[in-house]
Amino acid sequence: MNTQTRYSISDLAREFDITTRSIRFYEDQGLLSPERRGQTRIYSRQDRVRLKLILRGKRLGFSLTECGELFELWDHSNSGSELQLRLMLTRITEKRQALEQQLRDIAMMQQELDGAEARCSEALNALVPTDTAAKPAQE
Amino acid sequence: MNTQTRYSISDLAREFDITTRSIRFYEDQGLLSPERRGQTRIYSRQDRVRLKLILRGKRLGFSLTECGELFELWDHSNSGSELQLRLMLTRITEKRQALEQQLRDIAMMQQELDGAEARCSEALNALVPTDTAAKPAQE
DNA sequence: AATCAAGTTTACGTTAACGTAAACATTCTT
DNA sequence: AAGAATGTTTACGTTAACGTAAACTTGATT
Repeated sequence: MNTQTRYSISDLAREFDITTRSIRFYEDQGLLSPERRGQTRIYSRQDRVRLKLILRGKRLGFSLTECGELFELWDHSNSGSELQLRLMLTRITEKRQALEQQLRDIAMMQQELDGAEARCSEALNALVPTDTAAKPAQE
Repeated sequence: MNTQTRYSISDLAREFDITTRSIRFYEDQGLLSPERRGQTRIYSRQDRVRLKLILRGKRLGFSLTECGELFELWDHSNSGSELQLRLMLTRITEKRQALEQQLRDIAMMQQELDGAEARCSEALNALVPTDTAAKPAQE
């Protein structure tokens, strides 16, 4: 079925369109720790989730180290001393602020793309009067 | 006043909290081309805007090459042949899709941070019954 | 038995984005 | 005039995130 429980390294590589080299590298950096059957790696559903989170982090421009920090937040968010917990809340807030900055950045970049697209379409309409240009709908 | 029109390299370095090395490197990569007074670089307001755009791109995880591609979109969005213009519209759409993917990624990561924060706060409340924990407002 | 596919370790190579240092020019200040 | 501050070019060094290749193991297949 669709709910598999164990994956080989090339299973994951295929699914996420990355190389096995990358997956082993992530393990080397401490972001994954699959079981071993003999010398062969066996990945659980949890490992798969971790990998998905890594790739999501990368799409947001996070370094592997930062991804690891997020995992720490996730993993130890229900244990540790009071001081540790308070420290984690602080870091969660920091990460959230970074994400909010990214939201602002995306909004501004979208506006710039809007502008560029408008100028592009206009230039096209000037070149090709037969309205072949890419305008959404009605005039 | 606040509306300066020329900047030295260290002006910009200070303002954006980067090194002069970085600024020269961006120029080396073709992302900036300030005037020269003798051998000294002089940056205009436009140059300053470009620099701001570079840093925004970097915060979104874009490479300098990708930033340069965005500048091309911006700069040539009102010129070029029909084919060129159509190609640019395509690439604008691609960039927009990447941004939308990032929006989705941010939303999911925010949810995970919410969860981690909730668990953290809960663990804290269990440790410190005197409600010193970080809960927003009323019980 | 031999070959083949998939996995493994080890290690050197590569690219992007700067850091760092040396050696020099220019301008301002003392 | 002699520093000191700010700028410049040139060039080698560094880190992250893999790519690539070699040499080997293991299980399945012919």
